[in-house]
Amino acid sequence: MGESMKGLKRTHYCGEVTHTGQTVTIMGWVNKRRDLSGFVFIVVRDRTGIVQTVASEARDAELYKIAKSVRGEFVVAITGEVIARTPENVNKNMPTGEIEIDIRELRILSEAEVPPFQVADEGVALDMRLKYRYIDLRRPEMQRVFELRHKTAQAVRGFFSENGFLEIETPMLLNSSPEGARDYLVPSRTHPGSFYALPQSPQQMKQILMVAGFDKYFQLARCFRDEDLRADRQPEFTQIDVEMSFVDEEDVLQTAEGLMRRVFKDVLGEKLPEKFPRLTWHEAMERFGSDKPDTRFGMELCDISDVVRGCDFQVFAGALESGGSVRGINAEGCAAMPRKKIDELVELARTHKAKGLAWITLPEDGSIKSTISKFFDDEKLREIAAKFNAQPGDLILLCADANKIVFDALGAVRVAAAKWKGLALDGYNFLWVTEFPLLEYSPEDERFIATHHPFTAPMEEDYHLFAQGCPDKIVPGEPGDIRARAYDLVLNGFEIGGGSIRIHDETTQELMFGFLGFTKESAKENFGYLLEAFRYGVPPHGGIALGLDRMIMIMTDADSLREVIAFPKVKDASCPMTHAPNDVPGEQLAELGIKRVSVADTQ
RNA sequence: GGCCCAGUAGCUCAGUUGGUUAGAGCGCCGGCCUGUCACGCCGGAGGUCGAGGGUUCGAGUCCCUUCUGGGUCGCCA
Repeated sequence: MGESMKGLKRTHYCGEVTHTGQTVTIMGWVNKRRDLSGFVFIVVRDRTGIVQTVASEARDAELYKIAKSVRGEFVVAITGEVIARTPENVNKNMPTGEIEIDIRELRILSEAEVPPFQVADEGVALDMRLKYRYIDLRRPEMQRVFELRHKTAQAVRGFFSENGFLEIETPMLLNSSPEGARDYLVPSRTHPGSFYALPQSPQQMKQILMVAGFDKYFQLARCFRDEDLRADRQPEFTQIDVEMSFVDEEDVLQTAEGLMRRVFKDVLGEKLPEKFPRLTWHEAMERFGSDKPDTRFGMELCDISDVVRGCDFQVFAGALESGGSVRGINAEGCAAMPRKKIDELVELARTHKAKGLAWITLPEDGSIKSTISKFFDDEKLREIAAKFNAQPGDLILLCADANKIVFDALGAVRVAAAKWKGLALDGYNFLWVTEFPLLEYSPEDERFIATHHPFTAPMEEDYHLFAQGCPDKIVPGEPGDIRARAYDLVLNGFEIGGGSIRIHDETTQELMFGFLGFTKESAKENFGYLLEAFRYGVPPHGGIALGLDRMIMIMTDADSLREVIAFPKVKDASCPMTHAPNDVPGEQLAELGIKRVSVADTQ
């Protein structure tokens, strides 16, 4: 058992001990013990940093003995004199390297077993780190991440408070709604057989807050989605949720830009531009094959359908005949890409449903080579290359298929090629993607689904199409012509936020529900409370939600969301530390009116 | 649900064509060392090679199944 800290009060954090000639008390974890004959050095760590302390046998044999018994990750309290190190003993790699603490009193507050890995270890496997997350989080890099995360939250709150927004909490226990991701369900004891749903986002709630007159709302909202994980997707995450009344797109976009400028200045000291560039969704797809393009580099898509029309190459001809296109990118300076890497890009294109990629290389010697030289003579190949402004040393990658597939495949290949080339992609590149399609046809569901959500307003310019019941014109798998008053905020190729101006009149909302396959009754059943609220005076409103975790991930240059969430889930949405989700006793289920059934029984 | 990758000491990894007793660094334990700071030196402990099955005279190595983790497509209004 550890000693009491009674009578001791921490006076300094380890990283703050810099001035000599004072008595200090520090408390923290033993980062390292170095045992020399006659001296023991104990390096103590807390969340601010590390400081070296020393006990000498000559001065205090009893203390020396205690110091020798200390082990890594013991929790200690040390009182001592801050003394200057002799010049030859200064450690320049340590912020506190010019001093050390001459120990007068050392208490072991808590002993520690040998940890499964060292706090200083690099490259420990993720599941190991997550199982012992409390040790992993002791690492200085992790401490920095959460310091930065806290500062970001503070900047967010500061910005909104100063701009007249109110932070209002919305319920975690909501009703389940059919649109969107799978809900996490929470059984109700008082209504056996019924369930609450955890919010995927406080969407309806914040719109009702607008009806309630809180015309500027924000919240750091926890959200839940029961879908499969990715490096940039966790089942539980935090979004900066914003809604405003009496606004149009411009107001929301400017508010979000202001927020980003504030956060990046306060937290990183970065000055962001006064106005973020904007691309329409159509333009983003045409130029970058992505609705969240990384525009820090070129290699833009180029449509060569007209150049190859009427060719003998069946893959191209077939794609064009069935209404698709032939497009490509110029992977500048990638002519030397090894065959194996090109094969990887082809594989990548295949995962996006493309049948493959054709390519043209322009070696430095001025020649031209291609996988499709059987169908195109050199002159034609050079004509194609000219469309891409290709120079010797470039590699052109071509894809022919339905537009959606071509965009997806080339969008992914473009990013992978830039990565292979090792382009230095520094900085923070914000941009808006606007004018998203309002509706998409979902072949699986055999109906239209809202690209954004069912409350997103159509653009006024396209309202006539909307009112006509335009969805008939939408080709399955292709987005429709009706554009939405929706916008996404993109940072370095990541979608970090999205929002829209909402529908606030009944007729439009009814039409929308109609397109989505809701009857009057089912719409009322699922969204009745929102529709009812709208009957009592709804202001025009719109908003945005920004992914706080993704922002932090980019700000800290992390490659996974798990690096910026204190206790994240692993691939199957479980937690290696708590072992959630877990089985519960039968009595607990019985109380909730839930019966254990096997999946086989339900089929 | 599909596909790809990984799994060897507490941690990070090496392990050749299937061949003797499976190694290294770090960590851990013991000893030595009067200024270390990635301390150093000497010694030591520590292995179900993820698990199960198969092929073989012989399997860490090959095959099958399975588990765990990662990536990705589907999915994520």
